[in-house]
Amino acid sequence: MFSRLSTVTTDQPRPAARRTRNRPGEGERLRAEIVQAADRLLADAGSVERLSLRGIARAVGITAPAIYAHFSTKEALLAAIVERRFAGLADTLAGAASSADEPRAVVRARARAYVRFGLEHPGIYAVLFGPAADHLGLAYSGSPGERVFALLLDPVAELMTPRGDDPLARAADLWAALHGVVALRSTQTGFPWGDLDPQVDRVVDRLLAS
Amino acid sequence: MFSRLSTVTTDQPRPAARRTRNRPGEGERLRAEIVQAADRLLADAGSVERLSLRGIARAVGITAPAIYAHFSTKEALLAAIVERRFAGLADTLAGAASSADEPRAVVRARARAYVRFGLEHPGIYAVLFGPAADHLGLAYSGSPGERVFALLLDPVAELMTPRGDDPLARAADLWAALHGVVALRSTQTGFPWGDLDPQVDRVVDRLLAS
DNA sequence: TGTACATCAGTGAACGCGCGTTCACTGATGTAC
DNA sequence: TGTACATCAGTGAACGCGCGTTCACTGATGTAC
Repeated sequence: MFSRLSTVTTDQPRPAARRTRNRPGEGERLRAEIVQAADRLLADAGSVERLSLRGIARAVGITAPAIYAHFSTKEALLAAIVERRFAGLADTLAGAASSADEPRAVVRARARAYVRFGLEHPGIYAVLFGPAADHLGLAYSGSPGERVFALLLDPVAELMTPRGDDPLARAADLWAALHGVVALRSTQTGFPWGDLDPQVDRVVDRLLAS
Repeated sequence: MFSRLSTVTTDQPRPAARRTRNRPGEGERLRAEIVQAADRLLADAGSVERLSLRGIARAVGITAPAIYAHFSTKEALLAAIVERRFAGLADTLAGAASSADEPRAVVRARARAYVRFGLEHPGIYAVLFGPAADHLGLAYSGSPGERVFALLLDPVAELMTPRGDDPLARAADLWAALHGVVALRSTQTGFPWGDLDPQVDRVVDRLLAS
C-alpha cells in the first residue's frame, strides 16, 4: 500500500504542474486552462499538426478524455483558440493607430503591427491565415478574419476612393504582400531579408501609390 | 491451393495498375515510377502531411518496403521530388521571357509564370516554399531555390542598379508579394480576389516603381 | 454536530487507425556449365 | 539443348509509435436530514 502510493507519487510523469481537482460547480475553470495551454503550445511549437489533445492534456496536468467535457472535438477546441486570437489581433491592429491619424499613417502602423504579430506567433498566425484555416471553415466570408481585413481596407478606401482607384483590389494586394512577408520570412530563414520595418514601409508605400 | 491462389488474385486491393515485376538489372525503373507517383500524389492531394510511403506504394502497385531499395528515408524521396520540381520551375521561369525583352517585361512575365505555377500545383508549391521546405533543409542558402530567386533578381537588378536602388531588397519585396498572392489565394478561397494577371501586374509595376 | 447520499470533475483502460521502418523470405530471371 | 545455380526485385508479417475518441468507473465534495 505505502510502497504503491509512493511509487505513483514519485513516478510523476511529464506534467509540469501539480493540479488540484476543481470543486463541484467549478468545472468551467478547466475549460479556460485547456484553451490557455493549447494556445501556448500552438504559439510555441509552431504548427497545428504538432498540437495534440494528449499533449495539451499533459501540459494542463489532466488526462486527454477530460477535455471532452468542454470540447466535443479537437476542431472545436481549435476554433475557440482561433476566435480568441482573431479578436486579439483585431484589437491590436485597431490600437496600432489612433483614428485621428491620416489614412496612410494608419495603414503603415497597422501593416507593421500585422507583420510583427505574424512573425512573433508563427504557429498562431498559421492557424489564422495558413492552409489550416481552410478546413477549419475560417475562410474570409463572414468570419472574424473579415474584421481584421476591414481594418486594412477602411483606411485604404479613404485613400483610394477620392482618386477613383479600386480600394478592394488595392487592399487585397497589400494583404497578400504582408502575408508573403510573414510567410517567407518565417520559412526562408537563410535569406538575407534585412530589417523588417523598412521592408513593410516600402511595400505599403509603393502598393498604395497611384 | 487453387482456391487460395484465386482468392489472392481476385482479392486485388486498391492499386490501380497491374504491375509486372521488373527483370533483374532493371530495378532502377521502379525508382522513377516511385518519384512520379509521389509527385502526382503531392500535386493532387495538396500537402506533405497527407503524403505517405504506404500511399505511394499503393499508387505504384508495390508494397511500402520496396521503396527502401531506392530511398533510404521518406525525406530522401521528398528531396528527389523537390529537386526535380525546382529545376522544372527554373526552366519555366527562364522560358517565360526571351532574354531580348526589356527587364520590366521579363519580370512581369516571370512573375505571372511563378504565380501560375504556385496556384496550379499548390501541394508542390508548398513543399518548395512552404513551412515544409524548412525542415527539409531547402532554405535559400545554396539550394536550387536560389536559382529560382536569381531569375527574379537579375532583371530587377538591371532596373534598379542604374537608379541607385537596392536590387536585393526590391527583389525580396517582390518575391514576398508574389508568394503572398499564391498562398492567400490558395487558402482564402472565399475572398473576392478578382482576376489573377491584373493583380500580379499591379504588384510588379508598383513594387518596381522608383 | 454527524451521517447518508447525490453530484460531477476527472481517471484509466481500451478501441482502431495509419504511419515509417525492419526483417527474414520467395520466386522469377538470366547465366554458367 | 538442358539443368543447377546465383542474383536480386519485391513480398508479407511484424515492430512500436502517437493519435482522436469511447466507455465504464472512482472518489472527493457539498448538501439534506
